[in-house]
Amino acid sequence: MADNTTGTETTGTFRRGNGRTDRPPYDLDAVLDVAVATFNERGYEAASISVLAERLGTSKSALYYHVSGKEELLDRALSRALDALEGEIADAEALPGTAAFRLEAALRGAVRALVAELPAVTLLLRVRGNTDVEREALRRRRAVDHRLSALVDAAHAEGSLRSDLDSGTTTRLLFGMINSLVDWYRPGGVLTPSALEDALLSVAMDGLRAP
Amino acid sequence: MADNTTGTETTGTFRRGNGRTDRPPYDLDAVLDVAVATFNERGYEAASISVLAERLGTSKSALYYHVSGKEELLDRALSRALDALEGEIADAEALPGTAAFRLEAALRGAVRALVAELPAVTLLLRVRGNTDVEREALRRRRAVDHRLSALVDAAHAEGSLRSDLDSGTTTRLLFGMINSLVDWYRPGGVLTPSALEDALLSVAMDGLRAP
DNA sequence: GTCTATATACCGATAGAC
DNA sequence: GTCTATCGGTATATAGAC
Repeated sequence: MADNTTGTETTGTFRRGNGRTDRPPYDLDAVLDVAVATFNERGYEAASISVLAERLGTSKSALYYHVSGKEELLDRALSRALDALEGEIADAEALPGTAAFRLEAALRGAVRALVAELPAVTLLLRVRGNTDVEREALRRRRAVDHRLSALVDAAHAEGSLRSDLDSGTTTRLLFGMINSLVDWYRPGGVLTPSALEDALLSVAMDGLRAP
Repeated sequence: MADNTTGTETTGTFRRGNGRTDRPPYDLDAVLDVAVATFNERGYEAASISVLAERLGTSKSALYYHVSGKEELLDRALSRALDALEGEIADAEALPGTAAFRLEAALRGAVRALVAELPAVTLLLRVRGNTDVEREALRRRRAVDHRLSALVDAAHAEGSLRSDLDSGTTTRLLFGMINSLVDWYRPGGVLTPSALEDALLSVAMDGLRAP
């Protein structure tokens, strides 16, 4: 937000201040941030390249010099969200111990990824599958869901979860609760990310009823 | 689905077979069903009037004769969803007994409304607030959320819910779980609507942990 | 009530001067 | 690298014949 790279920046090749020594001479991350925010506010289809350029303080053509098109922005944003989710799941799967322990780690990881990449994950969860880029993202997302579902199954089989509930339904209610975080959770408030993790785990495992 | 009113129907004023003796000589409900389904599949912005007309087996201009425009369809669909939700909440609020009892009734009512008007509620939950129609729908939706939140507060104050959790967070997790039903629940499967109500109430109140 | 034809606007994307 | 101008396409919506 309070960045130094607002607007025009005519330097050709230059090292950005965030540690990355990577290619983009232009601040592609800033472009992506604005794009994702706009896609989330107005919906991907309703967000036009003109508006993106306007918000970036540049012109439509200048933007096209750096980016192949609207779909590339969507692709990069969705990949960012999926990379974060896949990374957290892989970490959880690799843990030793009970399936219940790995499941809890995966739930916490999913919340962490969601909070860390909130705008991108928000976008991901709203994708409908209209284009190839969207369908590929949905494919990766379904793969993530499947891995999470396997963890629930394992915890179920192990006897850590209630046996009177179908594990498919359990999975969906559980991750429905997590996914809905994008609709209301905003970092920076009184509810810290780790307190959010705790509250969610606690509600999911023990329910709301007073003891 | 297996309806008798597919396509052209040149009768001027005629009484439909569903009990309603109301105005529309044309089958406005059928138009609305197709519109909502299309809005949900492709997103409201990406769904064009041309596609709607095509799916209805009519032409763009013919459709415009019966409907003022795309936004009227959105407005009617969102109202249908909101009417259902508001009705169920009002019923629950009017019940005697404990706040926990009214809350449970409201949760069941919300699930019932969501299942009964699944396409319309799906659309409602995806509205972003780009137009006046959308903003008005969001206003009504926030009012519903507020009434549900009041029920949670009352149950909390009464001692029926765990005291170690903030009631605002509780509300959001709870209704996040319910709202996420639109992303996966499909009536007609093995999980009946009333079994869904039971599963959701059970998970929400008692959690997933094996006793 | 439904049709063809069209007005008007904006979309994503590109060409070519600078 | 950014600019102005524009292409081709599609959107909502309407006019007027039938």
